Amino acid sequence: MPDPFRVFAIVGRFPFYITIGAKIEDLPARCVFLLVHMEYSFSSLERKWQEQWTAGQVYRVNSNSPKPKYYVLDMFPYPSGTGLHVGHPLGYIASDIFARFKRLKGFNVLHPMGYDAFGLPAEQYALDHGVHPADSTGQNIKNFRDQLDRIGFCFDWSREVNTSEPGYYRWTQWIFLQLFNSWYNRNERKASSIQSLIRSFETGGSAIVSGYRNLPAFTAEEWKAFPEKRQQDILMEFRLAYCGYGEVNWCERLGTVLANDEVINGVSERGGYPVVKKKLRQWYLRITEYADRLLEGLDKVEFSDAMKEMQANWIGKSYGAEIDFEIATDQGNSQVQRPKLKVYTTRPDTIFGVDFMVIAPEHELVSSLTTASRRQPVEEYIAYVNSRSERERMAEKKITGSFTGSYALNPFDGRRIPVWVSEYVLAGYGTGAIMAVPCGDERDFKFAQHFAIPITNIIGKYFNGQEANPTKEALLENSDFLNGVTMKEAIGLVNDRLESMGLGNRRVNYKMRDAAFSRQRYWGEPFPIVWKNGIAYPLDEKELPLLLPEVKNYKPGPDGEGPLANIPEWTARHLETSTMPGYAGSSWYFLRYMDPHNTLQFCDRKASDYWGQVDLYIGGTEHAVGHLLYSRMWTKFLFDLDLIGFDEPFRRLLNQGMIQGSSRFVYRLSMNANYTGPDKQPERKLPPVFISKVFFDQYNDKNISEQLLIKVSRLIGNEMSIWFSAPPVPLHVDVQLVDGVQLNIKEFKKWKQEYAEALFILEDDKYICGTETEKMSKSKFNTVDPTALVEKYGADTFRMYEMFLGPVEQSKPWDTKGIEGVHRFLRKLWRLFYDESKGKVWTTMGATDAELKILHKTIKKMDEDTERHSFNTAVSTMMIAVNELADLKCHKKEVLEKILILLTPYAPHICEELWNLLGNPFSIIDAPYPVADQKYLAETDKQYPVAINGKTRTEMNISLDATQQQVEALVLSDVAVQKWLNGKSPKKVIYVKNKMINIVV
RNA sequence: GCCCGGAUGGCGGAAUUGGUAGACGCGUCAGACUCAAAAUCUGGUAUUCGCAAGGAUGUGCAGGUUCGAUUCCUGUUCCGGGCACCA
Repeated sequence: MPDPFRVFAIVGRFPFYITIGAKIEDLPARCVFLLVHMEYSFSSLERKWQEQWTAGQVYRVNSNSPKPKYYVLDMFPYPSGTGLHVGHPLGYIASDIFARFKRLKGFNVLHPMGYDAFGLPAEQYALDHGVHPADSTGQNIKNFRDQLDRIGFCFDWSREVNTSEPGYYRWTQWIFLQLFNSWYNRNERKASSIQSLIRSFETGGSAIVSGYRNLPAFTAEEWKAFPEKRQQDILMEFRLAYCGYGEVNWCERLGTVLANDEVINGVSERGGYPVVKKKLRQWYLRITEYADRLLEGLDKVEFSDAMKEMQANWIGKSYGAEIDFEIATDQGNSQVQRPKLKVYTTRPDTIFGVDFMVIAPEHELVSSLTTASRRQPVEEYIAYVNSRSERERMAEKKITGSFTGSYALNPFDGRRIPVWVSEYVLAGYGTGAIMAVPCGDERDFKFAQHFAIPITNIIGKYFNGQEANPTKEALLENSDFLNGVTMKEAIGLVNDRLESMGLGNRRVNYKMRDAAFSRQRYWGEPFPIVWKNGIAYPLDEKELPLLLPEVKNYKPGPDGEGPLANIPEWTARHLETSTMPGYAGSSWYFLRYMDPHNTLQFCDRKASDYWGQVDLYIGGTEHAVGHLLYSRMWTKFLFDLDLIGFDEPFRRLLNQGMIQGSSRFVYRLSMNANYTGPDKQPERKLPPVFISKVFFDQYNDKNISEQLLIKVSRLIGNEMSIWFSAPPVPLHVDVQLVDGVQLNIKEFKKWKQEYAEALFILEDDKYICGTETEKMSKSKFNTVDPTALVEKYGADTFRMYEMFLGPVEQSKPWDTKGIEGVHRFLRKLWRLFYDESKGKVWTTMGATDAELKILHKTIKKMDEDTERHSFNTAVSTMMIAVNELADLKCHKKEVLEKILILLTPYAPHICEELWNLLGNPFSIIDAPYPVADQKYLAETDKQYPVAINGKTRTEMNISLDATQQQVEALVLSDVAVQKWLNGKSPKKVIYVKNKMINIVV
């Protein structure tokens, strides 16, 4: 040993020495201190590297690089007051791994993070506590950031965005103005400036938009002669952000509009006050104009099939017909002129099977179609429907409805068809009225059955009288001119005839409605709109940002207006008093990251051209239809205006699953007691008594409950007479107080003051808790704090464990139990480099073929698994590699160094540390990703499973280049095979190269 | 109600294109080291019959296609997510 001590590294103020081959006893006292540092001390090394990465701006990127770009984005979080739980970082860890992976592979990676900071919870908190939402949001953001930082993400924080900051929402308002000042030109299939529409009106009248909406036609001269209000009203019918009227959940007592979420069983979640439907002036985005392009765009992106299907279903494009039904005028009140009833149907072929009509309760003809004798029941029914939320209406299994008293006439044969009103028909879809064909539609069938409406069978044997059959294959019967025609063909025939007779026309319909874009709330972007004489005027771009003003209270304004209506200075300027919804800021934030500090534009074209689409977007499926559709629409709109160069924002989407909480329950007895002694007292309060799970499960067994009563009496004392007043109550208990299912009684007593004197009835001397898997939530005490885990095991362990839990896409319950295994793995990895007693063990010796084989096998698998987002199997691949290298006692730098690069996306801190200790002068994130060498992967033979009739019976080692004949000969001569053949000759030998061999007898 | 997912040992999960079901980890059992503990290491661990060799069963349930099905098809049960003002 030339030099017993060698300076190895200097970290902080202390030189680190490494001893080679020395025994502990022989070392000077100082080395005891040194040896401690041969351990994997994750907390200090993680802190050290996080500081160095920040100080060195290692993750800062810019837009001029010769490398190819890659954009990895997380759905940014709403900074809620409850902080992070282990479910939040799942997607961030996945994206972080992928961002680091791509960087190692030579890409210039944009990986930013920010906050979706406007939203209802902050406003509710303000309402309850009087804290300004900006303050509480700021505090929440700080907490989020602190927690995120400990996990060691490679976000470029210099690009952070916050949707509630004026510097950001100025551009949200700016884009709104562009939407307001645009219309959708269907001929060109793109958005154009509203000025171009005005010019068309001025030169050619309404010709350019004929058939767009039910607008009366006008000439150029008429247009010019219209008063301004009339002109503006017409333009409003075309603007992509427009004002209209829509129904909202209105709570009179709270004086506010409520989200569907806030309405439970027809009353407000807060306070339980009645909620009714109310028409209010609302802003909308005309997303329906983009329906077709949103549908077509799905072919150009890599979303999961399920996701595409959900979006397509939401858009809900269908081909059908609108049919006008005349109303019979012999009801006694025939003086009322009844317009025709227009229905939308996708099945015009079933026109002769129409047994009744149903109109939505909100349909404009409800009142005029209701005859005098039916007025009262119909009005009662409408009142009932109004008391129910849309959610309830949709989830309702009960069949409800009311006959209006009117009859419609079948356009072909004049048959009288009763017209009903029912909540299962929604006003917003189609025409709000349907023709019901009970033999072909399940809901119509149930309705007919419930109200005993006779059913016409037009599909013969296809209808069994028990349930509807939506087939299109049947030959029509009872169908006049369609008899004997298949339903498929009949659709076209009926449409032709309807159109030629002027009774209806073909029609493409969308389930999707325009997006409501205003909220009667405070904590959102103000609209840059001024109202004068009922006309909405946009603010000039120079006046942006229109700052959200301070308010004294966050209570709603008068007449259902938002809190801004309470500010005299605001209303004096006639500014719009509602604000934009949560999704406004999140519809374009991915663009702002590209150029976050630009004060002249929302995003410089050069920056958006360089970064382009988000290459990988990670987030939960809960945003499947909302956020993803809105941001796709905004992107298409900005593309139409030539402000960006791509019309789909997200090239590839990865949906992370939800991490559920594993709740624990204790069971509290409900009981009362009396003194039985001389000084009899009435009912007395008792200490809480909890029973272990087994007693709760068997509580209904009389013997058990009697036994329980005896046990409780013993616990409490004999001078009491005790009885159970109700069954025991399961209560959520903090999962931190439970080890597996066993309650830590000591800690439990400390948890809440009321439990300090608690008594327990145990099984096997233990208190066993009940379990349930449910959403992770503070109120269920089943949240797990990532920070505590990071402190205990380190960020690298935490990151890897979250990935190891299962496929990212899959929902799964959290269980901290297995985290030790991942931590052991990292320590085992460390020991390949440094041994606690021997110190440095890594060497620069050349690697053997066996070692290189492990390395290259691992390189191949890690590359593939990471690329296909199979992070859980990647972690196990690393475990296998380290296990195998440890078995071979491989401590060779040549091999280990590459292993570190493979692992660094997953466990960046330990890899950076070991990489550094190996003597590399630069960060491991700038190392080249290793390439698998085929030389070490090629196999010459394989251990084949040999099956007889599909059941594996033996294994044989056969060369990979063996031919079918060779394999047959080899296999059939095998002893084990012959035993199973039992003298019979095989029919066929199936040999699938590199897979298996199957002998069919 | 409608739309989209999911279901595999005691537990989380693996099986990438229809080809050896249970990789990897947890837990657990046995052993080594230790005065002891921790840490570490070695081995076993789907169920069932059997001393063993070996056999049978087995991927929510019921069928089907196939030489072969966790994987494809039909039906069904249960669980999770979404359903337009939560984000």
